Amino acid sequence: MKLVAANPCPRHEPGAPPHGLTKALPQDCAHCAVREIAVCTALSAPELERLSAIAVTRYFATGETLFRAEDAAAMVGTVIRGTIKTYKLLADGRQQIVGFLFPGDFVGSPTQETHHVFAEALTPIELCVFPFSAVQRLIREMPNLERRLLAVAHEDLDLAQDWMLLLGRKTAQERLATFLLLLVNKASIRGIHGGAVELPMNRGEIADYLGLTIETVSRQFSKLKRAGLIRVDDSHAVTIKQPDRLAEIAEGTA
Amino acid sequence: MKLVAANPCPRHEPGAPPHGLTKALPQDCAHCAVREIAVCTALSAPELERLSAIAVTRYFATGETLFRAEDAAAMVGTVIRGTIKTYKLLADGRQQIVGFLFPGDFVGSPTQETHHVFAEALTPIELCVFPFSAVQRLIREMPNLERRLLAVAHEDLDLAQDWMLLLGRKTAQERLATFLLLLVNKASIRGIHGGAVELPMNRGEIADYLGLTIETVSRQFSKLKRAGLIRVDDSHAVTIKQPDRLAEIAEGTA
DNA sequence: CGAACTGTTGAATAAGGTCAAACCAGGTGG
DNA sequence: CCACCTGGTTTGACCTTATTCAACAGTTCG
Repeated sequence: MKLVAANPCPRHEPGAPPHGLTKALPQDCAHCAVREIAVCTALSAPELERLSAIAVTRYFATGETLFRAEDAAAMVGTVIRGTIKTYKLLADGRQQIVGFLFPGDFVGSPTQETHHVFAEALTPIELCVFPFSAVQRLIREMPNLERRLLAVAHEDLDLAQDWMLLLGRKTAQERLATFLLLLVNKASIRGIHGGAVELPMNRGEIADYLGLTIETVSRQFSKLKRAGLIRVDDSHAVTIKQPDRLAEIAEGTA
Repeated sequence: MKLVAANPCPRHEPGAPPHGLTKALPQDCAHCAVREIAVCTALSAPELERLSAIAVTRYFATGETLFRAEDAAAMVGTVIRGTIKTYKLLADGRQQIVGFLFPGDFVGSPTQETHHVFAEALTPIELCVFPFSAVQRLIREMPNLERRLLAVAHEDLDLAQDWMLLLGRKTAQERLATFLLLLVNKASIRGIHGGAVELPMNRGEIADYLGLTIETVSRQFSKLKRAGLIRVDDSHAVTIKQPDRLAEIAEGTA
């Protein structure tokens, strides 16, 4: 079941934006929910103070587009709450999702003048945003921030290359296994452990991430279920019953 | 016909390393062939001076491995001459090439302690190398360099994501068309224009970059040839006869 | 010349895609 | 409360694309 666009953060925002409208308000970095895992970790207390001054929180409703490829880069920021998909399109509508962004993840490129991907909210989103113009200046003045952004960029590059291996060389079965384990990993970074995996995206979005069709994804879910490796709690949650065997499948060692 | 491992750079290296052996010697940045297009562009004259002091030129023979995934990162550097492939492997030997590096391209990650890809020389290589330990320090002391590395990382990320779109969603025909146009593009950055495209890699390596098999790549070459879009001069060179139509195929608009 | 490669082409096969129908849960409204 | 609709999902039957397997052609090199 998909989350409804309820008040996303009662503490910060008693009068929440109704009807999925976007609203901005100043950010309080000291009490940030993703303080420990976002790029801001790299900053000193006074630097964080400065950041607070220019950061604003923005909300996006499920299905809302944050930005489009070719758009002038207007903002960068950090996901506080919710899940975002970033994707590329071909002229005839074929879609490839290039990343799912979870709380703590950085959104947008701090160096490129225009966006190169589309970004869309899969759930109600709380986003900590800096104007693009400010980022250039911040980077110059906060070497810690720049160093962290460089490290994050290389982590993202490595992940993208892992995904090239998946898209170019793995079978449908291996792709789904890899995907489920990636979600487990991503969740554990956010401190969420245990066998249950939340799937904020639907089958079509999983397909567009794995380079498959909806039907093939569904069939592979059924196959893993029949083999007893996972339990499909509902269409948006699975439990990993045999992580080791799933990992073997993911790496082609099964 | 593949280039033989002859003396790769007579001017700098009169007594070239015989039998494909690696040899190191100090670098002269002022006369560097890729000065204009490498990361070093960002540096001031005194900075370049400092860089000269610690950079060394190393040579690799065709087929030689520069580094392996999981290896501790020993070096980063810039390609001066030749072509390198970087790739990921699955346990059973399936290979996905994640990039071809040409003169001016940066090799290795300045932030990661271990390599995440394999790198192998496709032709004799001349490489301008800095010890990994020095890079950390250099970045701290040369903000221009760090800013440029951040920009390069994001360009690479964008390219990787374009390739995810190719691997996940394009047909064999579209993949080969995209690949040929990428080579044209890369060559034009190095100042090489005109319809002729050099292919330093063999069919197997093209296949491993495009997520296809050798046979499919060969068939698609034949098909583009029959359609009059390209001329296959020999197995390592093609001429683009109809760039516009090739671009339409590459983007799925044909 | 013949061996070893690399590349091309053809025929058979399989993995995943397409098309179509059934299923299922959650909401809506009588 | 229940019938009905709706969207996402699952499953089945069939088809297409690219892979696999195999034979053959060009080159290079000993």
